[in-house]
Amino acid sequence: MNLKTLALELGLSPTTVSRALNGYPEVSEATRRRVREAAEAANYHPNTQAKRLATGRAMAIGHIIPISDRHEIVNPVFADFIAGAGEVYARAGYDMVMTIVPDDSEARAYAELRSKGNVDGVLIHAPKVEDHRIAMLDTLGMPYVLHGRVSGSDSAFSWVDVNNKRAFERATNFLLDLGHRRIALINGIGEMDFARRRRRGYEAALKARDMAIDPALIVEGEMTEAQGHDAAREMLRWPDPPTAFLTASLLSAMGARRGIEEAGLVMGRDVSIVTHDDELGYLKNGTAEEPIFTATRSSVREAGRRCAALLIEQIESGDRSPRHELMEAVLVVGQSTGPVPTQ
Amino acid sequence: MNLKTLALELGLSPTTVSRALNGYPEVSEATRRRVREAAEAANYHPNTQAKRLATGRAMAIGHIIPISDRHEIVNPVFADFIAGAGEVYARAGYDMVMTIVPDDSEARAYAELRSKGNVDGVLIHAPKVEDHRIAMLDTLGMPYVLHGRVSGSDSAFSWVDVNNKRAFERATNFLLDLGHRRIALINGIGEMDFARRRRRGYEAALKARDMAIDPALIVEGEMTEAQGHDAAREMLRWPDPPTAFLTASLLSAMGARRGIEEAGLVMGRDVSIVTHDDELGYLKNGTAEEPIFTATRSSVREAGRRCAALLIEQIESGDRSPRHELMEAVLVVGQSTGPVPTQ
DNA sequence: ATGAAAGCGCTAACAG
DNA sequence: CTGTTAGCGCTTTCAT
Repeated sequence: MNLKTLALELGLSPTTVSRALNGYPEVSEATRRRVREAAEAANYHPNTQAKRLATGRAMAIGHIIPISDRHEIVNPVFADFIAGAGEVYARAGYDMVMTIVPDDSEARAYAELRSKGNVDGVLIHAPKVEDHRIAMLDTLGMPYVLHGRVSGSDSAFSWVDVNNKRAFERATNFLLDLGHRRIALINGIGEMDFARRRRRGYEAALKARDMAIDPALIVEGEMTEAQGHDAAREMLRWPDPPTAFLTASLLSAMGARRGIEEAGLVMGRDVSIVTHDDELGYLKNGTAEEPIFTATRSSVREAGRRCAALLIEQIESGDRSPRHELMEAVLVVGQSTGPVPTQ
Repeated sequence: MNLKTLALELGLSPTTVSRALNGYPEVSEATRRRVREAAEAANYHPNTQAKRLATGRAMAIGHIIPISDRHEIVNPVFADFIAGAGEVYARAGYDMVMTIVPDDSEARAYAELRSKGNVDGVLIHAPKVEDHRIAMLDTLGMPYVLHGRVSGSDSAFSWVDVNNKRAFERATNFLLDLGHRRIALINGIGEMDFARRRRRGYEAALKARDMAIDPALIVEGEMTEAQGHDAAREMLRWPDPPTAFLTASLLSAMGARRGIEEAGLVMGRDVSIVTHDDELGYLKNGTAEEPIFTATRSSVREAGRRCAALLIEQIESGDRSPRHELMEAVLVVGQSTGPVPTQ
């Protein structure tokens, strides 16, 4: 069933049918209803490709996932973000087009995306401290929104981000208030912008109390269980071991927990852990015997929604003035086991 | 830059240029080279929408992600699977179109996909024991491939799956060989087909040794840390507690581990854990003091590749005869801490 | 080996 | 308010 035959059946011109279906005002309500009903009955849906060609709009948003080794897509955050964005796309009639590209041909991927014209804009994941994608997209003139920020860029772009710095500053202060003086930071990969900001938060809290920053207490790398384990194992052998671990991921925290046990120490008596949790889980804060979450999966999903909404607005309005949304991480203390608190 | 202007620049007709670029045999090699070079120089890429409209092929594969509550997309497996499939799509020139739909309007989503014609086929994730999507797709006549199987369907479809039954049978036998007689199974959601098969494997191993199956030792639900914890906590209070836990996910295993410790028991002395690990991590098998993995992320990615390849072949050849690929899970014993063994 | 012309299904000026 | 006429950029008969 296509426009032409539907129009024929109705004894109308394709134009009128198109106008009726697309809500143009110059169609009589009677006709519109008649057309709508016929379309419904015939289960008519306009052919996407034809529509796209005619309007010049792809009605699709691109997500380019560089797949160098394995990080990024691995991230549980990714799935939730996608879910949030996808919700918005579906409502607005956009397709979500995901492209997996080997790290090194990323530039080509973006260029092709534009010249092949199959997306109207792109959403950028996991920006680095210095991120060349920004310059590329500026050159291509393609609308984009970042999930996260780029510290090292002065390009004016739109972004949605969690206040990572503040979250880690608060978590660090929490531990300092409990009396901890040697606090280890088990962080994500250093060149990732979010990791940089988290570190800045940790450092800011220490500086505010005139405490020295010991680089040895800071570990940066992929946030795996093994990372947390190895770091804890190692540090707890030192003559002046940390009394607390602040970790950037639940997996790392679980690893640290294992490392602590292997060292024959007791969580909550000898050592504490506080974690930033993007995942679903539970971890005891050794001091309070209660879990702490600093961000939840539901807020990541919300970030996805906001990014998508921002991008769509930018595309549809043509207004490219940069807009920002900074979300505060939720800091929860005193939840007992159970589902993650939703905000 | 489009076909017309490129042709004009070359002093050729659009037809010839199109033929040259698309590898039609009736073009002289000299012309073809000239055209190729000009296209390269001009950074010409045919407009996707136009091509699609003209050929009637969307050059896109759909992935529909139902987002009822939260499971499925949560799954770390999902990301790796997508990565694998995406690789293949990219090479074959297909787009990956992901649609997030609320659980209840899934049927409509599929129907629209077809009538809007923006995908040539779909890939089905996380099938249930009885899955109505199969019937829907058969009705629509759209090519599809399943990642997983559907026990309750006699529809003849193509699938790629891991041998979940065998994996769990082997893991159970491993524990039985170590002398365990009360083995708890912490499984995924019962209506998921993969969970059903895992359970069957566990049961088969017990039956083969004429052992009774105690339903109380089987827990099915979302594979979270809390699930493992709560199950272990509960069971270890019984007069005849399990001496081993077989879990379907690393998170559940970590939870069980916590439950064991809270009960004042010692991993590897009092209780053992073996886990099926789709994720990245490390877990001690309490008996051997070594980790065990029954599947790895790299094999999930491989499954993604195979699914995609199968679907593309089906689409391009028009041959819809069902094809199957059953992958054996890797069972690894004796790895020390470190990266996940890749196959 | 190359080109002219028609058409994929839709939208959008431009009439009336 | 409705219809006619051109395209959107490409592929694909059908000629030559």
